[in-house]
Amino acid sequence: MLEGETVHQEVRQWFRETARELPWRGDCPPWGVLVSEIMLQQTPVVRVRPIWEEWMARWPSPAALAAAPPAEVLRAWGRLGYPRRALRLHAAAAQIVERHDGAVPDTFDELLALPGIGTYTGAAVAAFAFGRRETVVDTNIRRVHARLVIGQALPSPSLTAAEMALAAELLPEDPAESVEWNAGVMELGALVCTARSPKCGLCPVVEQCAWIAAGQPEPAYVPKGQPWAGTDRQVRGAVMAVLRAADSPVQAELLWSPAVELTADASHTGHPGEVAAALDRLHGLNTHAPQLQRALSGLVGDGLAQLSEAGYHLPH
DNA sequence: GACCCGTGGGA
DNA sequence: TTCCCAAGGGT
Repeated sequence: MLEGETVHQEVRQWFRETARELPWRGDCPPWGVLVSEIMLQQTPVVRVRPIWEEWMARWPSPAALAAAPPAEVLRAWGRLGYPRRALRLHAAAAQIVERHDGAVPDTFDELLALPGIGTYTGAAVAAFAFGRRETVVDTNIRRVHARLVIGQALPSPSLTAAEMALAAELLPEDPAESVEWNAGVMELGALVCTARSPKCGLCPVVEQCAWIAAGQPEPAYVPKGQPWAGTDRQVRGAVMAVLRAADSPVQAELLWSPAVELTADASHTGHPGEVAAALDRLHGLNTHAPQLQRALSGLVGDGLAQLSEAGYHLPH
């Protein structure tokens, strides 16, 4: 077992000296923290940052976002990926207005009840926006714990109760210290204790690391990849790119067939060049009909797109 | 628990 | 170039 006090002190000092200055850290309203946490789900900081800045300027409160049309929210989401996060964030904003008088709730349970907020995000917002003592466990923290305490190269494929128990055990009693510990371990995982080629030479707790002590054993399993080429997700992404670029409904025929593409552009205001380019990319996939149908139905079913007589478009 | 959901930068 | 994977959540 590790020497708790030393590890906590080393991580705290390292964090204060090394941490990135991120706009949603420090003096940031809870709404900004919430938006950042949703955007950061499975998405790197460098890509979130500019979009987050735009959102804060455009929708500085839950009420502001709740009043925006879903289509505008999806367009503003840009290419962050997993666009249903944008829809859920929009729905969360509406719920905050309706049930919490427009103020981001400050407890884990209330946050967890909002759409798009799970155990990680609920704990993270409660901790980082409101200074609460919460067991925050994300992919970075899981990996650091796996190496530092357990001595394994990677955490288990899915989050286990044992990991939550360990994280709770390691959490400092003092709320302020617990917040900094959570942020510090997360930052350590993001900058030093990375998934591939960790920078152990820069690690403040390398002396206490069980994985180093064990001789840096290989992972006990092979992480399963995320297939992409030829999947429905790829097709959905290509369709979404078309709809984001188009300000008006896109004729279904244009999505199905490159043959009628030449007659298309004039019907779309805004960014006809981008619409044409996105259509080219979709057609370049040579998607089979059942797959495109599945993708379109899926997008409509998820509320990301609507189908009218004029064609497919982002939801009003 | 297994599976699905986007995107792009870096190794 | 191909592969990995990133502050997860919902079903």
